[in-house]
Amino acid sequence: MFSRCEAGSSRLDAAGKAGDDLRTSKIDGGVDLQIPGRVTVRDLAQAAGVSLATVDRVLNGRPGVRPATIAKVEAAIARLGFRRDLTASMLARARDIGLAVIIPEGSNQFMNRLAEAAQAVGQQVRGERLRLDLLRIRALDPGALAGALDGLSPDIHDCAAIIAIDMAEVHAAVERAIGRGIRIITLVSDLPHSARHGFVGIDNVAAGRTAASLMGRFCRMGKVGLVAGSLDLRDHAERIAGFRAVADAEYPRLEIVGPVEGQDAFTATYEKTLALLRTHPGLMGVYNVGAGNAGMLTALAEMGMNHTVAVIAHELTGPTRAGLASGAVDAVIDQGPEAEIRAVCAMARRLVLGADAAPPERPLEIRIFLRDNLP
Amino acid sequence: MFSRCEAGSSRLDAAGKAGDDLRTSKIDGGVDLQIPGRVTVRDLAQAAGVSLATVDRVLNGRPGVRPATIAKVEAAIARLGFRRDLTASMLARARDIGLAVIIPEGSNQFMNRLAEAAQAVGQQVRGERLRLDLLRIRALDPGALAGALDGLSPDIHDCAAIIAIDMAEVHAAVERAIGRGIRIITLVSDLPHSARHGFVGIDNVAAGRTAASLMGRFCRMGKVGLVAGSLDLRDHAERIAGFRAVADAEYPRLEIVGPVEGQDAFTATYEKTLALLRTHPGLMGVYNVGAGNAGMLTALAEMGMNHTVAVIAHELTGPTRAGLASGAVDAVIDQGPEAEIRAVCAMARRLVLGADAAPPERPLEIRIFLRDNLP
DNA sequence: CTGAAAGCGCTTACAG
DNA sequence: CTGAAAGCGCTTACAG
Repeated sequence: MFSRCEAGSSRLDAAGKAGDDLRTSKIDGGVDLQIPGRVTVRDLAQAAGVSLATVDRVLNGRPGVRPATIAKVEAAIARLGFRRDLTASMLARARDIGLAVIIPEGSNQFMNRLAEAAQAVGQQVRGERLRLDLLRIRALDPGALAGALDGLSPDIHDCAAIIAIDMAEVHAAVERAIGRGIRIITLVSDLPHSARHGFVGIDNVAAGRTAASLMGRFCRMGKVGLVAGSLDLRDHAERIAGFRAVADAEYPRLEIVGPVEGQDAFTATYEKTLALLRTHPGLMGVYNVGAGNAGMLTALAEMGMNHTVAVIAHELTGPTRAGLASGAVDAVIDQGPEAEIRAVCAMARRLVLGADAAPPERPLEIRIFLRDNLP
Repeated sequence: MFSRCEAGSSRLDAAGKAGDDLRTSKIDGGVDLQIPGRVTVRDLAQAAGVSLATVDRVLNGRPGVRPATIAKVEAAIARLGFRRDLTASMLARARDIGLAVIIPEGSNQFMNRLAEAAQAVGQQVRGERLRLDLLRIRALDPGALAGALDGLSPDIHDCAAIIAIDMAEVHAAVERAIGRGIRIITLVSDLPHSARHGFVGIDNVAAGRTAASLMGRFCRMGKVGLVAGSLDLRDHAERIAGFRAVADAEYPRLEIVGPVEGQDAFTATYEKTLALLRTHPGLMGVYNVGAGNAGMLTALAEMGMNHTVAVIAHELTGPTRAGLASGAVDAVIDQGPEAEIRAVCAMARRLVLGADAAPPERPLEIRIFLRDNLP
């Protein structure tokens, strides 16, 4: 009637252990069940003819083991198909892993949402020996970011996640932190030409392309206005590039105007959007790649255009949610702050515990929300 | 320069332990750091004046403890703000948790994708003391599903996930399995009036509403054809209901024709779609709530309509991915099979280990994919 | 450079 | 109905 397949790993079957060392476990009902014996550090120590402590040193790449000994242990690992049990590893560790997440403070709704996500995820991972310390710094201030990094000690924080600002001061502070032994993860905004250990964020070019595909279907022809926070922000610039690429290639009847820059602030975004709308009457759509959505929406409302213009914005926040509900916003592209923080935690664990500690990062999903699929 | 906030739980601070029992841990650098002491079963046993074994019995709701003793332990739990460390719990357990995931076999691409996700997630959770056994059964056959359930023993499987078919035979088998002590989770398709322990899947009415919001923007007026697998399938019927609700209320210039039913099979879907297209020349859009996307797309191509008609389909599979790439499909609504299997695993853990074992399920996200945001 | 022993926070037979 | 002891698979001082 049905076929049965084991979904678990069958690596063990290919290894030496499986053939002759199946442990038979007697289950309550009297059924005898063959369970492939888990390969443990003990097996490893025995096979390599060393002590548990030495196995542990090799496993964690700690210094002070003779190369020949390392080789013996590594051979045993390969032969037995050993995979470290990370729950046991975490349990045995004396110290929790310390992760500092540094997020700008202020009125940027997305940053506040990211900070909330960090609080929430921080609670959940506490039980998994990961301590997440949230640090808020002054926004758009490379000095504040550099200062925060310089204030970190490797004794307290194994790892730090930062929303990078691509400036020399920040680069230098990152190098200093790495020099002190702190692992650095860039979050949301990357620092490509640095020694940072990893990046967690979406593909912003793809996000811009996605926005163009939606906009091209929403309004087949006419002018579309672009609004940004600042073109100096890598993610904003990339979104605009992606949008232009698709619009130019596939929707030639769309005419792009702008971008205007509103510094992700209410008043500036409001004023720039208003100017854009006045300069280009009959605008069919607006795409805001930045964070100043409240300002943009206020300008649209003031011009009586908030239900006739197709609006695409980024990040699910108070204003964009309200906009979706009222119909003032047609679609929101979201990077899922909670998923991002989780990915940061996983990466931190991987970096501190070693390569096999967490599943490899997959690129973060670009999420599209309409009024009807809001979470 | 920056303010610092602990992101971790502060429940302990409100409990008795925090005030007078902060363990001071000396960190390498010579810094003294105050860490709130973790409350363990040992603390509980001492506070309640019982043994570890008794604490464990109360924690896991095992029988054979005097009510007065239970009360003492529970008082201590509340007073100390105890939270069980589940990694330690899993480590100490003799048996892995056994979870059977029962998925129909055959040509339904989504089911195959779900099965692949089960294999993949199964590998990852093996290290977390969760054994996922994948069972494939004949599709659309309530007898096969009932038979598979009846073949399950609580000694081997603590939990089973099924894609429910809403028929008496299945209901009865679910009740029998629950009677034997097996926890039942419905997956993708629910069995609302049963004693199943939980459901993992998306809100299909919301999915249909989402499709209508997209379709209404993609083609503002004209006829839109509906294609389904079977209206007897709860998820298909719900998607259609959601679609109609939004289309009727907000896009009155859209005229809905169909649905036709293609049994989620290639040939039937192909033929029914072809008939639909011939009966209604000049169709502006097609929404397929079911799985027969290859058949639907073939029919569209044959009529030379595959790039002029707006197409919305469900689930990222071979045909829908190819359709997005070629432009034959405009949008795909996806329920994220891997996220679903993960949610099933989390729920299984919760059901077996007790209420605090996994974060509470949040409704699964309805994901929208265009060509440009494919993962 | 290497090892024996204790311990992380739970659960499990086994004994009473 | 209750408890003392051993153990899950790792890591960590401490000793050599």
